[in-house]
Amino acid sequence: MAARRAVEKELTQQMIIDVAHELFVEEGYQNVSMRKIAKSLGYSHGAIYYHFTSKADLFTAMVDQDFAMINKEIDKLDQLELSNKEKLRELLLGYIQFGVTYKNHYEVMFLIRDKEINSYDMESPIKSYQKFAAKIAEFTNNQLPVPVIWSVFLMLHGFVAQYCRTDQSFENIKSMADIHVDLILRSITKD
Amino acid sequence: MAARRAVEKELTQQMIIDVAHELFVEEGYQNVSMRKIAKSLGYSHGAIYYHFTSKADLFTAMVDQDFAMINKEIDKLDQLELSNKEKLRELLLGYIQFGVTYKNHYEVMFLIRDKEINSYDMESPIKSYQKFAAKIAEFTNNQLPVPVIWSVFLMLHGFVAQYCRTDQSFENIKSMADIHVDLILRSITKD
DNA sequence: CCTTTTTATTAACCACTGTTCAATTAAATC
DNA sequence: GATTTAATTGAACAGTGGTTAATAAAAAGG
Repeated sequence: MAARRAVEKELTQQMIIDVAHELFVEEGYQNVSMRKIAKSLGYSHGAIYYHFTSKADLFTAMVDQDFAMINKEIDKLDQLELSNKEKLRELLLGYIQFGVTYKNHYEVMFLIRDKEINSYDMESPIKSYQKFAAKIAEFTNNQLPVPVIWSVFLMLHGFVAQYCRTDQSFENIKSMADIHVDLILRSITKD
Repeated sequence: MAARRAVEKELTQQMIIDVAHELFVEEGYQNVSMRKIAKSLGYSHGAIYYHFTSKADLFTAMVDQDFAMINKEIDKLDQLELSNKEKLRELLLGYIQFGVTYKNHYEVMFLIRDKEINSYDMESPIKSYQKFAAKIAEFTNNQLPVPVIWSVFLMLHGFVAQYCRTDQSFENIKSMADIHVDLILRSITKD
């Protein structure tokens, strides 16, 4: 009494990750069971174990993907024809836009904490941060001390961490984001 | 086949809250069972239900206490003999000190999210924020627009949210906190 | 001392968990 | 068309969860 679907409906790792993503954010790691994910996909829970060896495995695969995504966003800045000052603004505002637009991604990347998962090595987040920090340094002509860059990151993080947990779209909070970024820029640029 | 202890060891609501606090932060709401809390106290899990009607009840009682604590800290500032500028600095640094010193409190107040608990009405956090915002307005002679005050709060929140999840003491990160507060002050004061 | 009240224990209930695995079937290969 | 391989199922295992109810001991009141 088992079965296998038509090829068009075959389960993929990406399908699982996408559904798991939404659920993990809405309900937290511990409140989402493999059965729940499977049900949401319309498959049996056993099927997921064919694609991932464990729940933690699924989670880390998901998060790694998210960090790859943020890295891409940062790299996009190089294509823009702007002054350093403008690029810096884009970077900060872009960070907020990313976090508020992909709330699910941001939440799992920075906000969810779980003992079961903290064995997950911190390589991806650290690499992403370094990329971000290097860009800030570049756009400020390497005038900024390292701790100040870290401080700037934390200011952004505070904003995103808050709005991540609301239903507001980026458009909705754009004006608030502008104020926030202006304040940050004001704090690091000498008039 | 039941038993009862000597009076010196009688269980109190406060004892339960204190132990639950540590556990909730270390392991998250869903990973801490009533049995675990009881075991950590050296009592049976049934005993907790004598003092709290449910797990969620215990949690909200705990959080309400935490907000009362932060309100007290804010009120303390009135006793200080300082200029507004100095008081502002104290307020911002004090916020960080509170968050980093009472990591458990901060975590449950602002960072833990759980469907089971979000029915909890937001009265306490909102009242605390308004107290905080009013003080900022006061210390800046009501020159700051409301959204800027909110922005300042988010900058602080970003810092605390991060260090909340490390083992660093406030003393340890004091210099980083100073940098952060200086940046914030720089952003809201016209030179 | 006896009764009442307060507190604590324990078993029991039922729903749910991650994970494994034999059984099964559809698709792919020959 | 037969065989192999890849994908899926669902039962089973061995827990854990919150909560309740029956029960018993300590403390308080008389």
